[in-house]
Amino acid sequence: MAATRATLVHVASLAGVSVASASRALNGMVASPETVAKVRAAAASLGYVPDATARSLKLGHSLQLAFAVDDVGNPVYVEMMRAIETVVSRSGYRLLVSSTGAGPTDAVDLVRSLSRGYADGLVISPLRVTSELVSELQRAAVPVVVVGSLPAEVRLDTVQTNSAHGVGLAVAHLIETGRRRIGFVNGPLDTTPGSARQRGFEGAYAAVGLQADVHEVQQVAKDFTVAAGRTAALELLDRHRAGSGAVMLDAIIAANDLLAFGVIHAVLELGLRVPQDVAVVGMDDTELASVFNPGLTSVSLGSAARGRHAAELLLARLTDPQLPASRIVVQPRLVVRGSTDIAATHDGSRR
Amino acid sequence: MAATRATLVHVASLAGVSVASASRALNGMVASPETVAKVRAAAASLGYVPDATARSLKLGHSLQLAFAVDDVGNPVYVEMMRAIETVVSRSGYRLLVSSTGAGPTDAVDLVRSLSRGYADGLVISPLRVTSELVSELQRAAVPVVVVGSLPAEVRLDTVQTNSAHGVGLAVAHLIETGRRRIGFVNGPLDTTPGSARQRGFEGAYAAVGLQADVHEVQQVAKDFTVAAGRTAALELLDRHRAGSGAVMLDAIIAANDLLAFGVIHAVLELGLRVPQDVAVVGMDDTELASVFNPGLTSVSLGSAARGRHAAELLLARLTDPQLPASRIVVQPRLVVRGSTDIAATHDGSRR
DNA sequence: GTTCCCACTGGAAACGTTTCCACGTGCTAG
DNA sequence: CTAGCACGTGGAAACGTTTCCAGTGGGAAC
Repeated sequence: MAATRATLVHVASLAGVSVASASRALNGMVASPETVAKVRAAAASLGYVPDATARSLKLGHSLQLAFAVDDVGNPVYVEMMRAIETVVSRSGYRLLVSSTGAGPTDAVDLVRSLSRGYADGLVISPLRVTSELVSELQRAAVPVVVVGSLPAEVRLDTVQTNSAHGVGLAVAHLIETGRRRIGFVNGPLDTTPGSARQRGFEGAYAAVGLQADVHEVQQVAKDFTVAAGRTAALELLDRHRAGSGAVMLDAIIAANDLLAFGVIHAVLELGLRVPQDVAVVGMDDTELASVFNPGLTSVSLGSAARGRHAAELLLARLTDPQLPASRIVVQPRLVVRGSTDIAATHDGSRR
Repeated sequence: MAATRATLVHVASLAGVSVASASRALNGMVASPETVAKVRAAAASLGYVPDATARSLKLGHSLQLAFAVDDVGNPVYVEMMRAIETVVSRSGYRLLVSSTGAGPTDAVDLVRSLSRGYADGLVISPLRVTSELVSELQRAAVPVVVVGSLPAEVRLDTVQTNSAHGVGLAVAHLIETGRRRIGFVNGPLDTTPGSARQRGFEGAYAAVGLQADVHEVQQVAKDFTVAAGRTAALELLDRHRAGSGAVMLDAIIAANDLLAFGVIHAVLELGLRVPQDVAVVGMDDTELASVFNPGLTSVSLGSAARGRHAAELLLARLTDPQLPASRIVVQPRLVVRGSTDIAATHDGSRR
């Protein structure tokens, strides 16, 4: 029960060598076999463990990486985080997690604070990309990898997904299975995902030659949550009733799995069936999608894969800072389940 | 674009004062108004930001707290983590998260590594509590708060929940709503939650005077996942068929929401209805429970509250290490939804 | 006019490492 | 026999802070 932790000085004096030799012996630098033995023995008997802070100060790096996200609780980010944690810890780094929160300046503050030197790199997945954030990211004190889209001219490592194309997959699938009156519950348009998905929807809508006005079949939810999805869907469905009161939509795409769950709730509340009356497609293919009842057809945007790539990109840049900025694109993939395909209803498998 | 970051020496020399004065001026210690002004100006013009590592080394604390858990991806832990992150960051600490993984020695290694001094405290929520882990926790280099149960004699801060009582609530609710043949899908018995819930189930079963053998109505899943829950439920239901093939259970309690989702899948696959033929109760009341369809009746064990308490306990101990070890118990609470109560089926609210 | 105190300051030590540098040794090559 | 080299070592500087300590000056009290 040492009152205070053993330091290298104690080890050195117990081993009867200088601190320099002790350090070398423990770190496998040049040292005679007997020195190594003596030092090892001394270290073991004192229960010596090198101090991470002192080491960091001297070496100039912290062996820590940060992951920043608006809300750690969101399932998409959880999968991403798990993947990042795996990669990062395998390389001997520790992972700092911070919720930047909704406030637009919080993310900026976080990036600025990186110059305190507590982390060697950052993976960030911002919901809203302001120009202030972008410029702050570019002048960040440590390498940054962005998960999400940035203005084209920005030279930063990014990992993206083609979510516009993802919406296209969803539309194509619905058309293929006979739906013609497709609604869209989107998230806030000032978020990067929100605007990308709107573009995707408009494009897909035009491509398949549907006649209706896009704005008539789109409804914007106030955020990416289940409750907001339900509210938006109720409004959307209400807007599309025929004179008889019959609903005129036969499918709804949601910008997000959480929104999609809300949409399903709304549809069921109105006494309609999923997928027979209204098919529903989500996006992100979170773990919950396969668990839900009915299973949620969802466009996988590869959260785990994106997390893994982001972490690997960051590690690569740390070992070679000269690398040109690279951009990895993870292609979306449609996973069909019961919410669009009655035959798949009781698929209890987890993807 | 400074080639190297500005340090306090630069600030001091630009301001024309000593490093000592510069430090004092910036930290609000005694200093003349004009010194403060000069130093502030110099710091601002150089974009000076104090180095976290050097500060930590000198001050002897890292301003970092760690959160360790078997799998960051599990929804229960996610809510816990979110709560911890909120509390901790509000107090100016950063949060390190680490998945200790299934390996039993990983947690031990992690606790040992705390003596490297990279964190000032730890919140840990181990699935399996070995005696080696306990002794390591007791001799840990920094304060530790355990979320979960420990042997009674261990003097450590803990935040617990009475999950045995939680199972009791579930049983009582089912009895009250007319069910008499209640099955139990548990997680692995060598985990702390698993064994506690088994005791709870046995106690409750005896208390209400049900006649059947407990072991006949219990089925152990191989882990706490949806897939395992489904498999276990299929087996359990199969064991309890009458000669006619009719199922003889009218309710199943699962040790975990994920298991419960699996159970519901199994029940539906067999062509039975939830809750009319078989009622299902989960445990943890994760966000998914309210989202699921039907809404899952679940015993809330207050994950977020436990996380918050754990973080606060840790902060309190950091400010006063002499505090006696305290034990906070969060009482379970039953949240009734559609999976046991047909009237609550279309409750779209989020708790 | 002296003494005391107070507010403020700068030099230097310290936190626990790693690493530069100079200094032995003992050897081999010339 | 000496120059050179390889190897191993210890002293000391360095990383960027904070803080102890000993001063400095000026003003108030006697």
